[in-house]
Amino acid sequence: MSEVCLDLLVRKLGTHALLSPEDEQAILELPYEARSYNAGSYLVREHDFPIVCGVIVQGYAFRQKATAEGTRQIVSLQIPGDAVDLQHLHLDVADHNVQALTRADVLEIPKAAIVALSDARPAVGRALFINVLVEASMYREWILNVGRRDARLRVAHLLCEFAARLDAQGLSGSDGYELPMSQEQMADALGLTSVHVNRTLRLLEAGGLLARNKRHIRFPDWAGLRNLCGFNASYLHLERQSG
Amino acid sequence: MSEVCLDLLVRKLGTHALLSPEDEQAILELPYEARSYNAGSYLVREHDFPIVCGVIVQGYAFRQKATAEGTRQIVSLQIPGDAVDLQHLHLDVADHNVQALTRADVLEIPKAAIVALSDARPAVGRALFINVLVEASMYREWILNVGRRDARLRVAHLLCEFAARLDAQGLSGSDGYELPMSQEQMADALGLTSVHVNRTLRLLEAGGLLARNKRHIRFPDWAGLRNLCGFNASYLHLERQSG
DNA sequence: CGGTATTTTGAGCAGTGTCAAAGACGGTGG
DNA sequence: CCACCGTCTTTGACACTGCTCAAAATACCG
Repeated sequence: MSEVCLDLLVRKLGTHALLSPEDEQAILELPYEARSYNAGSYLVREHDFPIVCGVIVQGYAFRQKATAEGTRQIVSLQIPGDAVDLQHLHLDVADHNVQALTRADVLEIPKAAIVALSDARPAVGRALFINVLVEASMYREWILNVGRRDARLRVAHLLCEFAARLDAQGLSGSDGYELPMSQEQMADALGLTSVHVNRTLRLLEAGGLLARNKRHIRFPDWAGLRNLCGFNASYLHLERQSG
Repeated sequence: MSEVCLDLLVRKLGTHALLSPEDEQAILELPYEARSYNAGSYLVREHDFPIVCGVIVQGYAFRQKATAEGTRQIVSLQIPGDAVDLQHLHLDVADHNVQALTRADVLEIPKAAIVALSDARPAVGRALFINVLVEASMYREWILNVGRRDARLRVAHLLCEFAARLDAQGLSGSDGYELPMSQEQMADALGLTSVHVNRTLRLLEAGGLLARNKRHIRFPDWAGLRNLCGFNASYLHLERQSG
């Protein structure tokens, strides 16, 4: 694959911040090591001391933490181009787990190299900062989703967000997308049970807002779905930031 | 008040990252404007274009967003020393609201001055970055709380977190603390209704895990409460980060 | 083809929400 | 100092969303 390089990272960072050709070149020259993870395996474990920061080039992952009783909550989804461990760039010990959702290819860059680069090139540091800020914004929306929407709107919102993000990364076919997770994992992301997720999906389907074939999702009435859950992509900050 | 200066910010940033005396001095010399907000008034509004970043020196605030239907969700609490708008430092448009919980005194620093300083002094930039990372970690825990704990554990966890944060800022009396919010606001923070928050508080009280007098909270059995909800402060990253 | 994971369905239950109203409390003006 | 008013807390009765447990149907994989 000619694409297995840091190009994806450059493109991702470039969508939020303006990078000079030199900045881009410097990013491309970062040292890294390519690794593959099987579905379910851990990229980061809580209490670990991460020393690298991975960038997903293929496949999907998710962040997750659990209560003392053992119930799990997925707190975010990572798609190709996402930086897995910017969240721990300057933190010594990991506060949550990251697991592969599907088989995933990851380029792992030493944290130290990233820090050095962002000290040397403020524009790069700024791009990384923005990346973290956007993720924080997505957490806020996730809290709103889990805290204040009922099951139907909650499921709808997750599907809309995923669609918008895939779209922004140029990963969505014209015809919906392949949802890379089981209903049980959706339940963990939504603070529901898998049984209820199933019922809710069929409800949306019955309402003509959703069509499924295995895990392939289509939106026969995108406007309707979007409208139902009040999805508004502005919290994703998809445009390039000025300042 | 002799304390109305950026000293608090220095102290806060200094708890996470090592700052040189020169770094500290540079922070203290940042330009700012002091403002007071009444309880309920907005420090930041969604869709605004913030150009300053406030630091709370007295009082409390919260971040909040609402669904299309108008139900509100509080996504974080801000205590003295917290930077209100680091979350938008490099973002053009605000994605959520910040409101004063009580009357609050805020020092507002121009974003541009902060950016310039963090470009000039990487250690300061790093401290700000850490600040944002820690807030992201708190969001993740908040999602877990709202998504996967029942009402009793959820309330308990909020009280524990608040206690731990006040304590870390040296703001907790030896004898519990004054909770600066109504039960309705707690409900908005927890994804519950105020009626149920009330019942849950009395349940905790009846169980001897909590004592209340107006809004003053005491913990007759701190270990029990902490243990009940599995509170573990490590996600607050209270220690100074090494690298 | 058998074995495992996932999806689907049903029935009954529990935890929270809704609605409504009655206390407390704190502040205000007379 | 007291009556009044708005906000907040507390309580009750009842409805309903989403959970539990269990099993069947289906898909996936070696």
